[in-house]
Formats: sequence, C-alpha cells, structure tokens
Amino acid sequence: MFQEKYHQIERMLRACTGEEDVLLTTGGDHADLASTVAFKLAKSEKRPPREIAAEIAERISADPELGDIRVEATGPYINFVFGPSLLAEAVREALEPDYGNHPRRPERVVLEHTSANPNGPLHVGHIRNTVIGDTLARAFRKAGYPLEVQYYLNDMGRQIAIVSWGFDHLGLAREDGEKGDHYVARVYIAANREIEKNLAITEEIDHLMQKVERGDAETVRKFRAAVSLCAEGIKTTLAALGARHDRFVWESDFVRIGDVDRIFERVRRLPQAHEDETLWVDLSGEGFEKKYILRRSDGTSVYSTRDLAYHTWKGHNYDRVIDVLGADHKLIGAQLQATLTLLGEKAPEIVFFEFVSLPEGSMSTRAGKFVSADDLLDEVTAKAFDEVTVRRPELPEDERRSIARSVAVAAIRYDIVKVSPEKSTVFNWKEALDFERQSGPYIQYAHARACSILEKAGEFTRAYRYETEHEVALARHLAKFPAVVDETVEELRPHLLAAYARELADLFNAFYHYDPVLKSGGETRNSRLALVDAVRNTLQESLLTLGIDALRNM
RNA sequence: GGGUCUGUGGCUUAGCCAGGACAUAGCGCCGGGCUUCUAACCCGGAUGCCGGGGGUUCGAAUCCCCCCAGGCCCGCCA
Repeated sequence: MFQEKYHQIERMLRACTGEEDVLLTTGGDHADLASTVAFKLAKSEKRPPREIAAEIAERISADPELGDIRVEATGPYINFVFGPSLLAEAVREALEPDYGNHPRRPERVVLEHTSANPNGPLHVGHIRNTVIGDTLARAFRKAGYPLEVQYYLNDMGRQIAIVSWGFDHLGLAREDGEKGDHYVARVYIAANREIEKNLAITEEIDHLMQKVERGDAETVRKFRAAVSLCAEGIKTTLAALGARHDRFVWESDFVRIGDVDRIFERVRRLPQAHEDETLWVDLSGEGFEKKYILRRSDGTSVYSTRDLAYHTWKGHNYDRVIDVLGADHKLIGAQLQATLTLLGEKAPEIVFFEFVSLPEGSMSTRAGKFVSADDLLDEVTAKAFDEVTVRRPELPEDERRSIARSVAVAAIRYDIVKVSPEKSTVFNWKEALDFERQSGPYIQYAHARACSILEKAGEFTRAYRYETEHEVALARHLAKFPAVVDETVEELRPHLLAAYARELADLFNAFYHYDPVLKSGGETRNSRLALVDAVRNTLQESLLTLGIDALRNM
C-alpha cells in the first residue's frame, strides 16, 4: 500500500509541476509523505515557495484520484496524510502471512559472507561479517530473489600450511570436549611461536605450499583434514548464531580443476600484464600503485589468483555477485573488481564493514588475542538464563534454557546489526550483556507481549478503526515494512531493518501503556486486537529477517 | 608519505550517498509510574558551536576545499 501510494503521489506531483524529481520523502512526524518541490520551483518561478506549495496542495486535493489522502501545505512543505481507510488497509495487509515478502524476481544472486580462514574459531570480529551477511541473505529472500549463500574456504593458504606443520611436529593432543576449531587455533598459535623462535621453519612451510599446489596427495590430505576439523567447528558456531550457508566452496578446487591455470593464461594476454620471474598486472591505469602479483617466482598462485578464478565462476553462474568483506580487504577487493573488469568478467558488489577491536587493541588469531564467538554465546546465554529465571521462575528449566538461547542470539545479532557497517567498533562486554532498550531482547519482548494479549483475548471479530495518536502512529509504521525490506536490499544496508523493528517495538510499547486493549469494548476492542495482531505479525517477520527468534513467551 | 573510513550531549548511536520543518534514539544522571493486557516496560527533566576553518546555496550535520584526531590498508600473506 505504502509503496503504491508513494508512486501515485509522485506521479501526481510530476503531472502537476512538470518536474521530474518532485523531492518526495517520508514525512516523519508531520505526514506520511512530504515534498519540498516548492523550494525548487520558487527559484525558476521567482515566487515564494509557500505560495507555490499552497497552489499545488489545492490542485492536488481537487483531484479525485487522490482518494483517502489529505493534502495540505504547511508553509513551503506539501504534506500528505493517509486517511482512515488507508490506515485500515495498512493493518489488513500487515495481518497477512509472510507480510513484507515481495513477488519473485528473476535475478539469481550469490552472496558470500564470513569466509574466515579455517585456522581457528570465529571471533567477535568475524561474526560482524556473519550477521551482516546472514541478515542481507534473509532480506534478499524476503525481497523475492533466488539466492545462494556461500562460504569460501581458504584451504591452501600459508596459515593452513602452518597448522598442518604444527600437527606434524608439535604433538599437541586434542583436549576432552575441545571443539575442532579451538584445537586448530591452539596448534596454529603454538606453531607460530615455533616459527618466531626458528625462522628456518618458514622454508618448510613454503615447501608445503608448493607441494599442495602441485597436488601432492599426502600434503593435500593433511591440509584437508586440518581444514575440515576447523570448518566443522565453525559450522557449529554459525548454526548456533542462526546463520546458514548453502555451499562451502573449497579454494583448492579452483587449482585442482585447472581454473587457476586458465586465469594465468587469460591474464597473460592482457595488455596490462607483465611477465618476469613473476606474473603481475599493472593496474596503474585503474588507480592502483603497486604491482598486482598473481604468480610467484616459484610458479605457485597467490590468494588473489584463486579469488579471480572463484569470482569468474560466480559471475558465470549468477546474475548478481555480492561479497561481504572486512574493511581490511578494501584495496584487494578493488583490485579484484578492476582485474575482473579487464578480463571482461562480472565484478562483484562488495559490502564492506569496518573493524571490531578489543579495548586493548586489534584482535589476532595468531597471537591468541581474541574473544571467540563461542565464548561470547556462552556468557550471554548464561546471563540470559539468570534473567529469565528471575522473571519467570515458574517456567520449567528446559523452557528457560531454550528462551535463554534465543535471547542470547537476539542480543548478539542485534547488537551487531544495529550499527552502520562503516563504523568501527570496540567490543564491549557490558553492551553485549545488555538486554534493555535498543536491544534484540527488547524487540522480542514487545512481540511476546503482543502474543500474550492475543492469547488472553480469545475469539474476536476484526475491525479497523484507528483514532488515537498511538493507534495511528502504529498503523502508519506498519505500512512501511515492505518498503524497508526493499530499501535494505537495494542499499545493502541491513541496519535499516534493525532500526525499523526497534521503532515498531517503541511505538507498540507506548500504545500498550496508553490504550487499553482487553479492557476496551466493542469496535474499539476489536480494532485494537486487530492492530495488536498486525504488530505481532510484523514484528515476527522483521525479527525473522534479522535472524532472531520471535518468542511467544519470555 | 599515499589511499580509505570515521569524528554528532559524559558514553553509544540515527540522519549524510538522493541538502529543507524544532538533529534521532538509547545508556548514564535527576524526578515520576507495577492490587490494572508480561516493568526485558512507560512518562517527564537537564545535557549538542553535528571535530575545526573556509566555500557553494534562499537554506548545510548532509555537497566542495583545506586542516586536526583516530581506525584500517599500502607483502612473491590471506
């Protein structure tokens, strides 16, 4: 309804003013939609904007196509306010199952996210990638796109060689109950300590990398074993966070099936290519200073070469290619895009997010300086269990445990997704453990409240008459949800969805305190119950899109 | 040094790309509200030269230039 009315009003304003861009936006507190086109016309017509706004408002309000929308000029602004029948329509739409879903769209999308190196567990920096990526994935599916989510497993990098060397030489045993990824990190950290003590080991690592690139069976088997062990642990963590990948793509496959060699051949034919002891591309024409090296002097490929092969493959199999990457990949991401373009391939769209650090500085798997996602989940779940036990002591323990797990994921995911990706952040335990306003649990709580009211209400006949300030504000906000899903996907900004859900919870809580539902009667009661149900459904759909459980009880 | 992102009340943060109506909200602080639909809640109050300086514009947190501060990047690592 909202998007339809937006386009209708835009059309009417265009017809009325002759302007292409009629400067139509959401009107905030003032209106559902508002235009500042009068300012623009004031210049060419040399007349005061308020005069022009008044004229436009008058002409448009005379048009029967307008329907149940009130137009008024407030000074130079032209405001459009939805009338009662549109508010009723908004609530009716918000009651539909899968509210916010868009019709199927044709473009096949591949979204890559997380793709952390399998040399240790995911830490609080990695899961910013996971939460942004998984939320976008859910939003894309809601927006109607056929989507595949991929994790690119770097299984032949230097750090894997180090892990493999560590397994062979350090004799560290796996502890009881130790997750594979944490075990791998322990070996990786210890191996790095050895390398610091004895630099000759570096040559052994180089040798391992040459062997794996040549496809030496024993070395490949060892690398795969280490990577699998770590990846299993990572998958467990991803599942606990509610993030699902459709496919894990192994980097070494692109070497094995010959795609990397084909990239070498194609790059070599580029006018920008240079071949001495290495193969490199001169991207100075694209604004990059340094050589973009794709083949080492020992003949092996580097990460960038394999990434070119991977993205070439993605470009051939999908219409849109999207990567979620940390800001430390900005340069290499831009070089990748530039080189793919030179090769005539599709360049990916990249969503960058800035770094998460600890109060004491940057995180480092190699130095063992990080807060793992597993530890974070454990701590937050323990706190959530305490909270739910205080509030709902009568619930059986297994139910409290289950609620605590959902609340913990909500707290963690929301805490991450609510911040714009371009902001760098410092991990903070106090904020991570906060379940109050502007948190995931706060939104879950609003949803549970709505469920509770509906449960107590029993049968009722829906009505749709909204008059109080709080009812009207809620209905207006409900109408915007499909547009927010669209905007999230178009701008690749998942925090828009986070803000929307929080605002809806805020409005619902205010309504809850001012407008009694069960104690009202007749059409008011039926209208408010329908509104509560519509809010419940919309909160549920937005929480689901954020990867947060919509609890009925907490 | 070059590139890039960020800088909004004590702290965290929205708005910036597509310039307009009193700059968004939370935490913290002060003061209220639970025999009433779940108080993980609500209401009121104090707190802002939107990093600094120029410019463009009828109008700048938003666009342009310079400067300052911080993060990240600048490897035959990934």
